[in-house]
Amino acid sequence: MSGNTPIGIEFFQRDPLICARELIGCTFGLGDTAGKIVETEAYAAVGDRACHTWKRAAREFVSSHAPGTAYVYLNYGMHWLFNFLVKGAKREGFVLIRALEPLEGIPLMRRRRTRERLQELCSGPAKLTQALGITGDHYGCNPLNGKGWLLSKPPGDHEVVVSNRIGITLDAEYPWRFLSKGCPFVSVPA
DNA sequence: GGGCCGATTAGG
DNA sequence: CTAATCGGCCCG
Repeated sequence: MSGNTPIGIEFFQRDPLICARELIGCTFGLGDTAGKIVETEAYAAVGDRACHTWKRAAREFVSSHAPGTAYVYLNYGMHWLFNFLVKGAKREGFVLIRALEPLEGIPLMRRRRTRERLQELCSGPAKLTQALGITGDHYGCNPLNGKGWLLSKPPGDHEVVVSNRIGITLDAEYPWRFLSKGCPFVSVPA
């Protein structure tokens, strides 16, 4: 596709909230599957009790990896969740990818998800990792130059809606969730 | 070592 | 509303 702006490391050397907002509308994929990012959340390494940096491993991840690196972790013992590492500006942290609009490899997504309806393929942080085939094997990978990964910014702008983050108890009042306005593929409507 | 909890999801 | 399911942290 032409007209797409390639995303480089500089993209992730900004504030996590800026990155989270700017990722809305970007194309994200692995292997033969891809989708448009329609929902994200920002997490701050410092001053955000919902961020994983209360763990030693997460703090070491932040300090030892490059901006844009994939931080993938197992949640509730069974679901993989995908984040981009954001660092280089005053505030560091992660952007959680929470939902995609399916674009490529939809038959494969349906098989992996054992669901038919488009809205059930990638409308949640653990659903989309299952649909794309993302697992703990991708912990520490870099989608900016890693084999099989796709991340680019198509031309045009999106109306973005802001709301509180989902599924957390600490610092739940931070308005750090970003959604594509009116999109039917998000996890929870704004 | 034991207990508890989580950035979730699917099914009753 | 709840089970599923497991790694990390805290306590002792």
